[in-house]
Amino acid sequence: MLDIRFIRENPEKVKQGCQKKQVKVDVDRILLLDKKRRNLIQELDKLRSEQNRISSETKAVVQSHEVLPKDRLEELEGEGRENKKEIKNKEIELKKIDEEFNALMVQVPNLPLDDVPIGKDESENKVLREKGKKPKFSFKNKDYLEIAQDLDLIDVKRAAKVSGTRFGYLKNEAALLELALINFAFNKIIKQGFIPVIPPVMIKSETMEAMGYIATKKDLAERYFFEKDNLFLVGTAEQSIGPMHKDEIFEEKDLPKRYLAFSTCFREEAGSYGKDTKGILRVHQFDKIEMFSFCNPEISRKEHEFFLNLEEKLMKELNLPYQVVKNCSGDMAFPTAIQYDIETWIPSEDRYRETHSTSNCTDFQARRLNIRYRDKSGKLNFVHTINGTAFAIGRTIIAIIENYQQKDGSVLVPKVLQKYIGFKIISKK
RNA sequence: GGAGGGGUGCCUGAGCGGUUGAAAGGGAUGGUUUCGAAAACCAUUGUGGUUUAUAUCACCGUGAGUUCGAAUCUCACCCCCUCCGCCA
Repeated sequence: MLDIRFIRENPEKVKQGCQKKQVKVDVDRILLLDKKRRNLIQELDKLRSEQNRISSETKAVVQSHEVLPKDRLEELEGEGRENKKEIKNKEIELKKIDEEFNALMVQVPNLPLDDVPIGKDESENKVLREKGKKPKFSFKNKDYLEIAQDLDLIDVKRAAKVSGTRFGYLKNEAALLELALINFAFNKIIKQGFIPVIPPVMIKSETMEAMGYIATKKDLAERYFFEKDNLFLVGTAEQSIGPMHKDEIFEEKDLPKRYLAFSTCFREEAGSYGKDTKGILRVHQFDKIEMFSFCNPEISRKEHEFFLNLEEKLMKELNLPYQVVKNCSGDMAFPTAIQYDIETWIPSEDRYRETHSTSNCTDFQARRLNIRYRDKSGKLNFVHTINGTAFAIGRTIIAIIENYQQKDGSVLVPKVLQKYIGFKIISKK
């Protein structure tokens, strides 16, 4: 959520920001409601003040007389009753305006920072750098699914039988590869001062709302929801980690507070019918290791770069070719102010595919979650929140299989994972 | 699933329907003392809204209600805890 004061003072900036982000909101309507709201609040406060005056006067009369002066008392009580009616009416009026106001406020996205490239969709993202060597095959390389089926690593047929489309079984070395990636990432990242955590994957609807991920109908369609329990399945651990500190106040010395979470993620993939239907690139359920940081605003840009840097380090150690992309305004998530993606080289597709994403949500989430910190002078401010992928495991396994495939149909295990997995090569049984 | 208990400020914890925005203790901050520290002592210390300002309003889990007046009474909901049962 944005600060209404900011919107009030910078309406044009907000309108432009919404446009850059490809989000339609009636900012003028917000401003009008804001005006009405404030007027009403003033009137209400006056009435309430009057009510307080009446009741304290009543109290004074009651307490200063042994025998109560009936007339004066009745007069006061009558006045109070009248005034109360007016208060009630104004309250109803205010409530109506508040509801519309809040509904609109929630639709205002976080604004892109000044250095975010402007564009409408992913085609306008800016490639910052390419790293690693793309493999050159002296043989006809196969796609990961073919290899995985040959080596009995992924079973989507049976998954379809059991669960439907967009599910998969990771088997044999693929299952072990997942565990190895988890261990590798946790060992590596915990050293940087992250708290390891395995969070709940079901969260209350109000929590999901506060994180800013169900602002639109489209968002809602993307989430799994259990109506009778009022619970959502998370699409990423971020949705579970962010609200951990809801309504809490950090001491500045405790920042940044960093978490490393492993969780299963659930996505409806409602808008992607017919896209990536094959295999496990785009599935309803996958496991992911996610980094999250609560930090003070002055260092959030640096913290964000630090996250990107960690992601790149992991990729370099796995020796996978990738490129870093700065997302354009139209391709950023709703709560995001600036975002980088890492895309990993997928030889069979002859292109890079998104495997990581890291965002600085500035104070947008913190404002709604009411997460603040006390600075040196004792003042309370909202923290900034940063999130970033360590590994989206399914996609990382895809990348490993494809980039590490050998002529004889086997797959080499990346060096850094070998000590976790206990073997160097995945070959036919 | 059955039976009870409870949600108050940064934390612990009081709170007959009327100076209770809230006792007390702890913590934190500042000061005195000290070569320095600890201890001791003194002082300060909730948040948010409206307003140019003075000022004013709201907030004791959430929402509604009773009342001139609610942290305190009523109802609904949410959450937590204890015991029993069941269970990975």
